[in-house]
Amino acid sequence: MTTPELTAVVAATHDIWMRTNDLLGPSLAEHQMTPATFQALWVIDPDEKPPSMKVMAERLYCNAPNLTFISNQLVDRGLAERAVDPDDRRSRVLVLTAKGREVRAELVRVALEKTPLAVLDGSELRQLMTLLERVTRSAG
Amino acid sequence: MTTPELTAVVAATHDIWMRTNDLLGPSLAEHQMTPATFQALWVIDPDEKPPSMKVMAERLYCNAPNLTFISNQLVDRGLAERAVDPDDRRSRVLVLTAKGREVRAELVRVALEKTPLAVLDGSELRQLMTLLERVTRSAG
DNA sequence: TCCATTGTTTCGAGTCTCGAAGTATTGAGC
DNA sequence: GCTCAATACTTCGAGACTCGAAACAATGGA
Repeated sequence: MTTPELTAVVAATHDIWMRTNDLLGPSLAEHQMTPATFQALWVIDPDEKPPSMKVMAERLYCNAPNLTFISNQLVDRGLAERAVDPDDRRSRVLVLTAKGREVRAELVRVALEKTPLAVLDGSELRQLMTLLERVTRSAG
Repeated sequence: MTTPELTAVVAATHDIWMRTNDLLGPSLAEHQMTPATFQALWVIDPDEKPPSMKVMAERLYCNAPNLTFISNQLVDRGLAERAVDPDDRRSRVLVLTAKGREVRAELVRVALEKTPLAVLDGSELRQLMTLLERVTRSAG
């Protein structure tokens, strides 16, 4: 019976996530960003093919109308632009603008600097990553 | 330079948290609960002294007006009751009702059953807990 | 050509979060 | 014991987030 350990781990995950959000809030506000828009920006890797709405929704575990709303936020702030996917004209992809790439890089930097997880050293991080990857993969 | 590892760990934490929320949604809805109200219920340990609004706000990393809102949700649903703290009559504590204890136990059970973290075995959980405790304590 | 399916958006409603201002109680200093 | 700044909470108003239902556009198979 591993319930107490599991409980503690779930609680700790929640705590770290909420604390991170809290610590990041002021920096996000400086860029007129919110947790939701930052998460959207986070999952658009500027080095990869721009994701469609559908892909973004899967990455953020939200539904289509919500994604439209979040995308509008990014577009309105000049951080991303919609483009029709030439392979399937039903599909719209989100492309980061120059400003979008800039803001993303800056906020990712701040997030990594402020996250409570930053107290761990290289070896601990690798250990943690191994465990978490097992979790995220087994239910990808 | 441990940036890539830290990035992966932060992303995985976010992913696990969002996925947990997503998996839990339907079960919460069955009890007219939402992520926010469940988190509030979660941090009220029925075996400990009822927490004040202030303490709850600290645990949930939210501000006082928000806590009032969430508390109202719990009270309206018959899961908790407000009581004046006799030691400091400015302070209000949240006491779980019988129904509140029931719903809490049930939802905690479901959460532990559905969390992606449940794929880990006892040894892995202890390892993970050690790492996460170091994180949560160092910036308590 | 027809039409069921897929990807996205629009609309309306409800939930969540916050800052500013208001109320009640406390405790320190005189 | 009075005064008053500080503390704990609530109210109010506004904005952000999320979702289901319905509409729209493009696709692809019959």
